[in-house]
Amino acid sequence: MSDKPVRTRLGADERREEIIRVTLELAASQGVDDVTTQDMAQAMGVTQGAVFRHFASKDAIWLAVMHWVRDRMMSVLGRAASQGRDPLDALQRMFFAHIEFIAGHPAIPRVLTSQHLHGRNAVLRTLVTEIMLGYEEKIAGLLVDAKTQGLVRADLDPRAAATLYIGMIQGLVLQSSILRGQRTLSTEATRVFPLFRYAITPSPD
Amino acid sequence: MSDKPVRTRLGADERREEIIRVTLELAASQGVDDVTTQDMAQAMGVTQGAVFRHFASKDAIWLAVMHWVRDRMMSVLGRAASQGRDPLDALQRMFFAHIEFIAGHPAIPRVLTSQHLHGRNAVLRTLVTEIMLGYEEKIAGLLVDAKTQGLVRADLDPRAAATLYIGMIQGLVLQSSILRGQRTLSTEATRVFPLFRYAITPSPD
DNA sequence: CACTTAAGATAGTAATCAGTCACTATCTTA
DNA sequence: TAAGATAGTGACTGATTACTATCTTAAGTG
Repeated sequence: MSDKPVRTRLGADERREEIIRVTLELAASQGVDDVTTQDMAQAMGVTQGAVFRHFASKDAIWLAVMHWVRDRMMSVLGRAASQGRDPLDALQRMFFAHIEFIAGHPAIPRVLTSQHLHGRNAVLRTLVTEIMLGYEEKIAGLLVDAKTQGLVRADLDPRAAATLYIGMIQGLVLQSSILRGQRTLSTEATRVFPLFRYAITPSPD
Repeated sequence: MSDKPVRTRLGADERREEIIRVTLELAASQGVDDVTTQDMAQAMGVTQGAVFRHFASKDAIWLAVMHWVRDRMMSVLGRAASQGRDPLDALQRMFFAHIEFIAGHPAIPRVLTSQHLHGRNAVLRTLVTEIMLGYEEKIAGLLVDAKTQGLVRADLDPRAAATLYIGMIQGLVLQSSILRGQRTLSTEATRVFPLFRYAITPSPD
C-alpha cells in the first residue's frame, strides 16, 4: 500500500538525460510554461533540490532540451533526406520523418515556438533562430536542386515554398493538438502532402 | 520631471474594453503566459487591484479577449469573403484580410494556440475549439462551392486543403515572429499564396 | 450644494515559484 | 575496510503571483 522507495541513484550523465526527457514529456502534457522544477523532480522520484545539482538554472535545462531537440532532429532529417533518390523525394522523406518524429515527441513544436522561452533568454532565442533558419535553408536548398533538375516549376520561389512547407507541419500539429486528437498526425500528413506537391511541381506537359 | 497623475477615471464599459486591448498588446510583446494583472494595470495607469473591479478573475479576462477576437475575426473575414466574385476569390480575400488583421494584432495567433490557456480552463478550451472548427468549416465550405463550379481540381480534399490554408497562415506568423522581423507579414503572404492556388486549382486545360 | 455611487487606491493575503544550503546516504576506490 | 566523492534530502528564502478587504475620492444627480 505504501511506496517502495526503490532508491534509484543515477549517475550525473544519466540524470541529466532523464531531466531532459521528463521535461519534454511534461511540456507535452501540461504546456511548456507550466513545467515547474517540482514537476520534473516528482516525475523522476527525487526532490526538487536535486534537480539543481545537475543544472545551474531552469533556463539551462531548457537550453539542454533544445540542444537535444536540435541534434536529434538534424540526425533524423539528415538520414531521411540522404535516402532520397532525388531532391524532391528527399524532401518528401524529410517531411514524413519530421511528422513521425513529432508524433513521438509532441512537445517539440511547442518548445521551438514558445514565446515564453523565446522571450526571456537571449541564448535560447539565438538557438531557436538558428534551428529554424537551418531548417528553412535545408528545404530551400533541396528545392533549388530540384529546380535545376526540372523537378519543380521553373518560376518557383524556394523560400516561399519553404514557408509553406513549415506551415504545413504547423497546421497539422495545430489540428492534432487543438482540434480533436482523433485525426492522427501521420494520417492527416499523407492527405496534405500531395497538395504541397501540386503546389511546386511543374504544370503537366 | 514627475508623473502628472492625470486621473482619468473611466466608465466600467470603457475600462473593460481597455483591459482587453492592453492584454492583447502585452501578449504580443511579452508572451501570453507572461502577462500579469500588474502588467495590465501598469499599462493603463491604474493599480493592480482596480483590474478586479471589472473582471472576477484573470481567466474571465482571457475569455473576454477570446470573445473579442472571435467577434472581430468573424466580422472581418465575413466582410472580406462576401466581396468575392466567386468562392475562390472569396477565399483569397479572406486570406489577405486575415493576414492584415493579424498584422495589426500580432498576439491573436498566440492567444488562440496558447497551451497555457487551452490547458487550464474548460470554457476557454471549448471556445478555441469552436473558433478553429468554425474557421475550418468556412474554408472547406468555400472549397466545396469552388469545386462544384470547377474552379478547383475535382479530386481536391477540402479538409486537407483547409489544413494547408491554416498552416500557411501559421507558417507566415512563425517566420515573422521567430525569424527576422524584416520580412513583413503581408509581403511574404503575397509570395506564398500563389503556391496555395497552384495546389488547389485544376491542372491547366 | 449636499448626497450618492462607483472607480480606484492602499495594503494586505496565501500560494507558488526558482534557487540555496547544510547535511546524509550511497557508491567507488585505494 | 576506511576515506573520499557525489547524488539526493529537507528545510529554507525571497520574489512573484492572483485575488481581497477596506478606505478614498471623483463624477454625476436632484
